[in-house]
Amino acid sequence: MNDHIISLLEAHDIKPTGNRIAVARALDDSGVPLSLREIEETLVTYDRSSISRALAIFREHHLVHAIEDGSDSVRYELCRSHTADTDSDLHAHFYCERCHRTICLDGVALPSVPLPDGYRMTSLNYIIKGICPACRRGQQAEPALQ
Amino acid sequence: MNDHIISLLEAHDIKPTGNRIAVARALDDSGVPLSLREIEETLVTYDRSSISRALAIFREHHLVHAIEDGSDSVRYELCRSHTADTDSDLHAHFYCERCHRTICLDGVALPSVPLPDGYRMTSLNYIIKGICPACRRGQQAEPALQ
DNA sequence: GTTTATGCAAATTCTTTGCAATACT
DNA sequence: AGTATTGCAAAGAATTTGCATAAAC
Repeated sequence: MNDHIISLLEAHDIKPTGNRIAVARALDDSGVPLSLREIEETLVTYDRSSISRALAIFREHHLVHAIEDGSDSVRYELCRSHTADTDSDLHAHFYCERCHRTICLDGVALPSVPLPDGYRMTSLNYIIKGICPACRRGQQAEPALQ
Repeated sequence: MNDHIISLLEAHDIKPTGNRIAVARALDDSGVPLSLREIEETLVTYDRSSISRALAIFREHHLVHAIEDGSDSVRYELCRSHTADTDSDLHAHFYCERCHRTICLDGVALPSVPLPDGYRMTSLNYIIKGICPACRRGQQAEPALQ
């Protein structure tokens, strides 16, 4: 049942330990990017520091990328493209300032921007902030953890 | 000599106190977005907490906007458009992962992205990360403060 | 048996806040 | 006088790290 996760880790040269499998699984299961704290809530069996170390490795090996949505914690998301050595996962995120959720806008194509000469891009963060549909209707659910 | 800064503050309904003028000036003088700590270095005369409070007010009144560049501090930049009640300052930033500087890419026009129905946008963060020209040439200067 | 991973507690960093003192109107 | 602003010190929150134990190879 974790086969798929294990291959994913191995494809990124990450030794699939229990902690790492659990963290990768949590990210895979979740439809939305998760913060360290949110992962910690899910994985009561593993320590915050272990999760933090797993995420650091994931980042180095380009298995996840970090989304800085302006909340005071970084959220992580599995990369969609599992080939490149850059986080070439160009899709937008929406951060709701009312319920503090971060939503992937898969439908929103990311316009590739012409970089001036001499710059080399390794990743891209495109965050749109505002109010999400649920909150606009005044029907927002429980605010997400930071 | 601070006239221009004072009018700017007043135009945003912010009482131009010494601290606020100094913070706004620091941002205006700098070509690049500054973090709280960077402002603090410039303004040895004012306390970190006062600077923090000034920035909070500036944000509320849309005099500055915050740039989350993935370094562990937020950077602030004076809004270019001093009219709207949203931070409609759509321009990209480049964050150099080697020297930790954030650079405004004024030349890079930000295409407006079609948001799905029901979303309301108040601001936008578009950060390109990678290596800046100076660092690529191995000539990077002193790394910027976070 | 040596290397690698994990857990716990403590340290670090960035930012905000309570409260008293000061300045402004 | 009364309100708003500032400084200082402390609190708060997110994340990382040192070190000892435990697991893996």
